[in-house]
Amino acid sequence: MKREERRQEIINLLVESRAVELDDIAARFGVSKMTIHRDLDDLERAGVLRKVRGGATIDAGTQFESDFRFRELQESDVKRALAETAASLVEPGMTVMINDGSMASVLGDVLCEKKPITIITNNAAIMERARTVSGVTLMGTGGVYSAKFNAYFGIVTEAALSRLRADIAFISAPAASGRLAYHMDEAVVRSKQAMMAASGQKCLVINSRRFGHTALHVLADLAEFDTIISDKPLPPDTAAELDGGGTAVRIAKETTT
Amino acid sequence: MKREERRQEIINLLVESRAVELDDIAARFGVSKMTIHRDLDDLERAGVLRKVRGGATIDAGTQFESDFRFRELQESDVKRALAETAASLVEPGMTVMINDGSMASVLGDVLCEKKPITIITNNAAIMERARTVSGVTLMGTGGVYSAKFNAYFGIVTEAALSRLRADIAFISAPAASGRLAYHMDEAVVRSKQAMMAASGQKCLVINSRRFGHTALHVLADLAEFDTIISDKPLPPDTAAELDGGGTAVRIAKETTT
DNA sequence: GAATTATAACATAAATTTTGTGATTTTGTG
DNA sequence: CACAAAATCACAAAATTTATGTTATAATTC
Repeated sequence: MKREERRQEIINLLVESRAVELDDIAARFGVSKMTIHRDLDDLERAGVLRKVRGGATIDAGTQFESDFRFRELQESDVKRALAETAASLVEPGMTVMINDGSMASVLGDVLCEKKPITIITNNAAIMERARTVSGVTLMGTGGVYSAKFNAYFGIVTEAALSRLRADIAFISAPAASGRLAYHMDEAVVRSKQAMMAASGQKCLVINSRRFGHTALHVLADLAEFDTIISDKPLPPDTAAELDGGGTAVRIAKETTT
Repeated sequence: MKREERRQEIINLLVESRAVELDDIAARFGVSKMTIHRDLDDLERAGVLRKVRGGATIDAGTQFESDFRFRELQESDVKRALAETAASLVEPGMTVMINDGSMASVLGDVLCEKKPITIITNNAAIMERARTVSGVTLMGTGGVYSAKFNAYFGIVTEAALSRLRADIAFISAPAASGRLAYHMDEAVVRSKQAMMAASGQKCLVINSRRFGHTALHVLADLAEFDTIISDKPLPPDTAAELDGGGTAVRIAKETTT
C-alpha cells in the first residue's frame, strides 16, 4: 500500500468515525508511528483534519469539513453521474456558465469534451483544466479568490457576469428544502444569482442528500430552474411544490464502471 | 549537468542557429543519442521545437516562437534578477497589479513572499501560484483566456481593472525604442494600459534585449513610468529622452547562485 | 537494399521520496 | 513537580521514481 492510498484511507476512516487513534492506524497499516505522524501532519496542513494528542479528528463546524479539498474527496461517483446527465443538456457551440463547487468542476471536465464550447466560470479548478483544452473558449469571471471554495467572488465577479450572456447556467447548492435552495455564504449566493440572471436556461445540479437541509441565505426558488438534476427522485414535498410548473426533473443514474 | 539545464541549453542553441543536429548535441553534452531523442521528443510535445530527421528545428513564424511556453524557458536568470529588483519596490500590505508574461509570473512568485499582500492579475500562472499561498489576497481580473499569453484579456478584464485601484503596477513589454514601448497585440496593450490607469505608481520591467525593437501597437510612453527596471543601462537615446523627467531607472544585478 | 536514423523495450544508475530508529523535547496528569 | 506518554527532530536506510544507456527492431532516405 502506497503513501497516498494510506492517506486516502485515513481520511475515509475519519469520515466514518470522526476520529482516529494514532497507534491504531499505525498498527492497521503496519507502519511506524512516525509515518502516521507525518501523514497526519500533511493532511492537517492540507486542511483535511486536525491533529489531537494521540490521533486526529475531523471536526464539523470548523472550516475543515466545509473546505473544498475535503468535499472533493466525497462521493465522486455520484458527482460524475450528475455531471454526465447535466452535460447531456449541452450541444457543441453553446455558451455555458458553471459555478463554484467540486461537483461543478467535474462537470467542467465533462463539458470540455463537447467542443467547440464557451465556458464562463468563476471556478478555479475548471479554469485550470479548460485552459489546456483547445476548442474550449474559457472566460474567467475574475474576482477575489476564495480558498474555501476554490473560486472567485465579489463585485468584480458579479460585474463581469452582468455583462455576459450564456445559453445555460449550471448551478449547484449545498442545501435545499421545500421549494427553496440555500447557501451559507453571501458572496457565493450573489455569484450564483448573477449567473442565473445572465443565462437563458437555468439548471440546478444537486446531490439528493442535500435535500431536507437549509442554510443562512436563500439561493433561489427551485421553480426558477428549467431543469433540476439529482441522483434520486426529489422528496415528496418538493416534488409536489414543483408539480405543474415548468421545471423538469432528471434523475442521473450511476454508470457502474 | 542536469536534464533541465541540458534542455534549456538545447533551446538556446536552437534560438541561435535555428537548427541542431542530434549527433552534435549528444556529443557536446556527452550523453547518448537516445537521451537527446527523449529531450527533443519532450520539447516537441511542449511545443518548443520540431523534430526532423537527424535533429530539430525551431521554425519561426509558426506558433512556436511566439508561444508562452517557449518564452518561459528563456533567460530565467535575468528574469529572476529583474523580479527581485521589482519586488524591492513593494512593502507588505500593498496592493499590486501584475500583467501577463513569463517575467511577470516570476515576479508573482517573488511577491508571494511579501505577505500580507494583495495581488491583482490577469496572468494565469500567477493565479495558480498565489492561490495556494496564505497571506496573499488574490484578485483575478477575469476575461477570455488566451493560450498564447497564458492570461486573460478582453472587455471583462478591462472593466474589472477600471473598478480597481492598486498602489503599484508592474508592466512588461516585448519591445521598446526611443521613448516608446510596444506590443504586437491589441488586447494585451489594452489590459496593460488599464492596469497603468488603475495604479498609483507605474513600473516597467523590461529585459535590456528588448530595446531597439518595435511592434505594431504603442503600449506607452516610457516617461509615463515612475520606475524602469532593466538588466543593463538603457540605450543612450532612450536615456537621453528620459533625462530630467520623473522616471527613475534601476539596473537589476544577477545574483550568481 | 544498404546505410542511417528512429523507436521500443528492458536493464542499470542516479536521484528523490518515503520510512524507520533512537535521542530529545513537549505535553498532560496525578 | 515528577513521571509517563506522546510528539518532534535529525539522520540513516529502504523503497520508489526518474533518467540514462544498451541492444534489438523498425522505419526512412538515397
